[in-house]
Amino acid sequence: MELEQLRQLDVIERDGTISAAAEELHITQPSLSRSVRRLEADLGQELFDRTRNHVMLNDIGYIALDHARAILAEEKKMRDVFDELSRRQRTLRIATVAPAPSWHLTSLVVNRFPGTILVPEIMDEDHVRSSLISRTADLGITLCPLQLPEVDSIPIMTEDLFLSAPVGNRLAKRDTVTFSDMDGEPFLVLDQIGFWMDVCRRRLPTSQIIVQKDQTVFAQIVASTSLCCFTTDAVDRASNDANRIRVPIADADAHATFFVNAQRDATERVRQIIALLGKK
Amino acid sequence: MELEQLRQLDVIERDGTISAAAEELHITQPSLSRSVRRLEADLGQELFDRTRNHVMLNDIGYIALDHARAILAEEKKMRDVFDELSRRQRTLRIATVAPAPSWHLTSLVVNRFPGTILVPEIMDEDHVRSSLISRTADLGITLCPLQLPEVDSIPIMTEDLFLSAPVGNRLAKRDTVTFSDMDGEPFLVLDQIGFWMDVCRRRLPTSQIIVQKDQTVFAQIVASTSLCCFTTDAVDRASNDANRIRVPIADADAHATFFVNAQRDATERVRQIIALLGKK
DNA sequence: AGTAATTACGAGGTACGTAACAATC
DNA sequence: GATTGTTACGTACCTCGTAATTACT
Repeated sequence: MELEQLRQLDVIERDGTISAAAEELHITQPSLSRSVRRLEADLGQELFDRTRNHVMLNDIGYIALDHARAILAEEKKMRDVFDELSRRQRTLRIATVAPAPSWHLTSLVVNRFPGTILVPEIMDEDHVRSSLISRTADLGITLCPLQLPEVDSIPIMTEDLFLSAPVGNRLAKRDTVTFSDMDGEPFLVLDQIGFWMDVCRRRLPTSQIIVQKDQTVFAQIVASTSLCCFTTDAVDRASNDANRIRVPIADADAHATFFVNAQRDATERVRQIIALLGKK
Repeated sequence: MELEQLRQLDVIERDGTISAAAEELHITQPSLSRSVRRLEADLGQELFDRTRNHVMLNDIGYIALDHARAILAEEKKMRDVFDELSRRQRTLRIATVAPAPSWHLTSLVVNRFPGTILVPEIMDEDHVRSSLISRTADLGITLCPLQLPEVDSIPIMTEDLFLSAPVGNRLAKRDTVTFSDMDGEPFLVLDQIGFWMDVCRRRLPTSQIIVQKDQTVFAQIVASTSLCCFTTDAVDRASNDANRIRVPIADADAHATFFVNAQRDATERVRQIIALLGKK
């Protein structure tokens, strides 16, 4: 008795005829007919009432069908578990306080583990911590080591914030600026920039912050208006715009160092990534 | 994924090595090794930690094993049900008030349905009735039609009781006898003769009834003692003994007519037997 | 006529066993 | 050296698809 035969039994019952079932199963009618005969021979019981031109499950056939479906249900459970395992094996869930480190990780991991799919999620540090603990995330990226037992932390990159000002702007001529200098100036800011948004709101309390979700739209607005915005050394998106000047920001909290955190008993693959980062 | 592979996984875990499992499964070691690799490939996961010279289930392997055993348990349920069905198909359970009709049926059924195993059980009429109703028996044999709805009754044979008396006995010279004539005489009687035992006890209230369970022992005692016993036209066991005379018994209850009873919605085979008996 | 199931036959693929190999106890 | 697992190779079996047949609607 083979699982395939039970699957066939199931389909035949649902479709009503061997022909239709054969089509659904992508095999020929004679093949399916023979396969059913084999199953019957194996079980030692006829499962169908046969007229010359039609088959119909008999009482014993329905008993067989019930059992077949129970077996197939168990098999599906197993398949589901292993499909999920395979999916997990391909994906690397990253909980991060800012987008830049996940870009950095992506280029690194994709080279080392081809086929891996990174799933970054931007959240505040508390949620990064809990995601890591609950193993909802494989890697957590924060601004300082999480200092949890059984969690390793390694610095991976720094990111510096710059002012991107239109050439005519009052701040565009400066060599450096501070948040105090910029406060009051209206700013266009991308959504989903993590903790940087908190920095902006805290350090530019009187500025009007215009949040734009869509990156393409953001780029268009930046190119066509004289609003100030931010850029970092992790991107060069707005920097190759001739109409804009990139001005370093002097304040300490315009400079971030990111740490990647991982459970010490994580999967082999995660540990390899941590080891790789540690070497650099 | 095939059931056989799951069975192999189960055996490998129990045996500890692929070699031992292969032997138990009656295949070669390389074959089993490859089969395991196929399963792993199919599931997309390694199930074993491999050293050069040994394999051991890993965490995922144990998950697979759990599921495999769940599937195999369901498969076993199905197999058990169908094994039982096949067994039922080969056996014919007969509830009867006397042994002779079951002998009669046996010769009849074995010719018509080769391979059939008859399982006669001797009991009183009430139990025959309830066995038939509860379908613990396929055929019930009684002294008169059961007259139940949905139950067919057909006469199959008669049986006449004879006195078997040693030549020297006072009754041996008679052409016929009655129970009254015989009462007081000690009797040797076989066990498991059904309702005949009731007849003896009722009609020979003052006789000593010696019950012998073993048929061979019974025959020996009959041959070597001068005890009276009974015989019927359904057997010729004691009749070819030159030292004994077979005397007809005149009373009405020394003559039995047996009826075979069967549920009208019984299996095809049972209905065929009923039809066969009806024709005669 | 058209659909549905079974039987006959040839071909291809798959999994088996044998044999050779590698490595550990 | 014995045991255990993997790899290489040739073969045999098994199931598939095609084609022909039968029967029912």
